[in-house]
Amino acid sequence: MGITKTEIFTERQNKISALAKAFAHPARVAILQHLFTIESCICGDLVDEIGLAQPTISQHLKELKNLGLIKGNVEGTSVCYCIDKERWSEMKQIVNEFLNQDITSVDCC
Amino acid sequence: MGITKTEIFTERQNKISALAKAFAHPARVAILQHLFTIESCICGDLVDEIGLAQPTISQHLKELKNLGLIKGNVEGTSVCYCIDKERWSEMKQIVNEFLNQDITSVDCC
DNA sequence: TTTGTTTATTGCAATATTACGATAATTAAA
DNA sequence: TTTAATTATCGTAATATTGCAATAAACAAA
Repeated sequence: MGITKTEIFTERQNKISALAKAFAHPARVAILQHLFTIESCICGDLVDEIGLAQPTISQHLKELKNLGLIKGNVEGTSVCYCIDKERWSEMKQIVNEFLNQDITSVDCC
Repeated sequence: MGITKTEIFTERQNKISALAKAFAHPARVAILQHLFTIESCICGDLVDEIGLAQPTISQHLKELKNLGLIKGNVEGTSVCYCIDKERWSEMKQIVNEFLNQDITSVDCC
C-alpha cells in the first residue's frame, strides 16, 4: 500500500502520466524553457539561471533524459544538453490527444 | 531542504507544473477519461471502473476539484462529478503554450 | 602527472504522494 | 426516527520526490 498501482491502468494511461511528470515540477519547466530559449546549454548555465544547487539540477536533467525529452553531448569538461525535438513532438502528440478529448463532448451539469 | 522551492520560480512555471500534476498520475488520467466518455458520473461508478478503493478515488477527485478541472453536484445520496469545460480549456491553453515552444526553435546538436 | 573545471553520484534528511481501513457525514426512503 | 446507500474525512503506513553537502569521475591544460 502507498505505491501507485501501475498494473491496473492501461499502457496509455501510464504513458500519459509518466510524460506529464516531466513538467510536473517548476524546476523542470524552467529547465525546458531555458533549453528552448538558448537552443543549447550546459549544466552550469542552469545552476546560475535557476536558483538550485548543481546536484539538484543534475538530477532533474537525468529525469528529463530518462524520459527521452532531452539529450546530452559531452563537450570537453562540460555537457551540451538540448531538447530532443523528435521525442518532444511524440510527447506532444500523446499529451494533446488526451487534452483534446473535450472537443467532441457536450455539457451535462 | 526536501521541499519544492516554489518561490524561486515564476508564477507561470508554478502554474504549469501544478496543472501538469493533475494528469501526472494514471488514476487521475483514468478518471478524467471516464468523465469525458460518459459525460456525467458518480464516485461509485469510478470505484467499479478503476480498481482503487473508494477513499482513494475520493481523494483523487478532491485534487482534481481543487485544481478546478472538475465540479461536483450533489444528487440525492450520490454526487455527480463532471468536467468543468471552461477550466479545462483554460488549462489546455496554458499547457499548449508550453508544449508548442518548439515550433519556433531550430536544431542545435 | 598534477591542477582546475565541470558534471555525476552517493548518502541522507525533509516533505509529498499514494493507498486504504475505519468511521463520520449526508440524504433518501422506510 | 431508523435504516440503507453513498461519499468525505481521519489516521496511518508505505513509497516517491525534492534538495543539498560531500565526493567521485571525467577531461583539458599546465
